[in-house]
Amino acid sequence: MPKPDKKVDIVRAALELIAENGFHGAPMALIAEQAGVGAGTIYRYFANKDVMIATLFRELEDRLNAAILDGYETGTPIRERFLHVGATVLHYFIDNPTDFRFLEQFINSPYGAAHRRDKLLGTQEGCDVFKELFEDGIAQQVMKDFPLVILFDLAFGPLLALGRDHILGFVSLDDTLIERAIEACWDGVGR
Amino acid sequence: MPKPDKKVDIVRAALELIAENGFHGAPMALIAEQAGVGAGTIYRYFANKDVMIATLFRELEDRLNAAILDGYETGTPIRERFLHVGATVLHYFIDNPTDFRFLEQFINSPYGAAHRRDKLLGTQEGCDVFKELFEDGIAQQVMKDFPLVILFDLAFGPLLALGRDHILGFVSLDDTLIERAIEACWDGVGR
DNA sequence: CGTTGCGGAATGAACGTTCATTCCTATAAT
DNA sequence: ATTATAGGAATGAACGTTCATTCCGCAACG
Repeated sequence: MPKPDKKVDIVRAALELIAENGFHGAPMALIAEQAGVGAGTIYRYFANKDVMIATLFRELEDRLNAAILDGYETGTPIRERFLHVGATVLHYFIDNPTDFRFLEQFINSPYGAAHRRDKLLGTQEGCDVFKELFEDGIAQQVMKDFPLVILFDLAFGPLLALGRDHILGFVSLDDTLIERAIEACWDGVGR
Repeated sequence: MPKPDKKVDIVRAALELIAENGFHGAPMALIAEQAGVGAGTIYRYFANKDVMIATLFRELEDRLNAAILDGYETGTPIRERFLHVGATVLHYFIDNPTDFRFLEQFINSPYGAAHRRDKLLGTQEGCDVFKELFEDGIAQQVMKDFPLVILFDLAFGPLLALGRDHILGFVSLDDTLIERAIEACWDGVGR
């Protein structure tokens, strides 16, 4: 049983390098160096690079889901729930730019495609929140009657774009701007 | 002076392979094979792979801009112009999935980052249409008073997401669904 | 009209580099 | 002493690019 903190070091190094330089700019040798570890050591903790990346992704996904679930209340009105979740997600992106950039890289990669497929069939815990929210919204006639996927796109398309542009420095989002932007997203999905 | 149709073959092969498999799944040797051309021949037309990809991108960008400009009327009301442009873009994506997937790959890559930077400073012809549209919309008080970048994100974030999900088969967009989705985007940016 | 010579275009095997992965040695723990 | 862990040089596959060679169309010449 290897020392766990080495694994942590490796994962952090991988996260930082991939977020900064993309998958291509993060060879195993560099990851090892930045983690203060031998190249071969990584393979004591992960079968190969793909497994390492998938593990890392799942970890970040869990963190994001936890952030979303934190403070989420089933009882409040749909619109309030939507605004809360939207602002939480956007804040998470802005406060964790490294996480965001890694996630972005991941979903726009061969890895991400397969992952998306799976998500549509089997239900994921974090996803359920949105599914439920949107289904409730349609049922209560406060949201437009679209297929769920479209509602996702209307709501999250802007969020990802906003997160990216803030992190790239194209716009500087403060709290009021975030709030107004999420309200605009609501205007897109609500009726 | 080399025969021009070889260049066309090469560019098409590159477009198809990159759209299908990403940049990694499109080695020069494969591109050459699919183009019915020797590997070295590519380098008679392009200095290197980066130049080839940049050229290809500019070509697709021009095609998309042409599609947008086609049927665009400066005189009509803002909302109508927005709906027209939005529907045109989304239709272009759906009718040209290969183009769309290449563009998607490109903008989510080291290449795309640099390109985005440039776009913000120097004005591009196709971009001007949107800039003008959004600026007019704000001035006439029919759009929310956001920084331009945010309006872009609110409007195009969903478009890209919708195009991707349609092409991946997660949703099947018909004409009425497209129209309604663009109207929803308008609800996001309009007031 | 047939032959020869020429120059740009095309080729693909070969090269050098990069990278993930393996393997063997050294070290620490029990 | 035996085993578990770490290290990093070695390995081999894959890739972009190069270059010596071949191909091809055409003009000059006999």
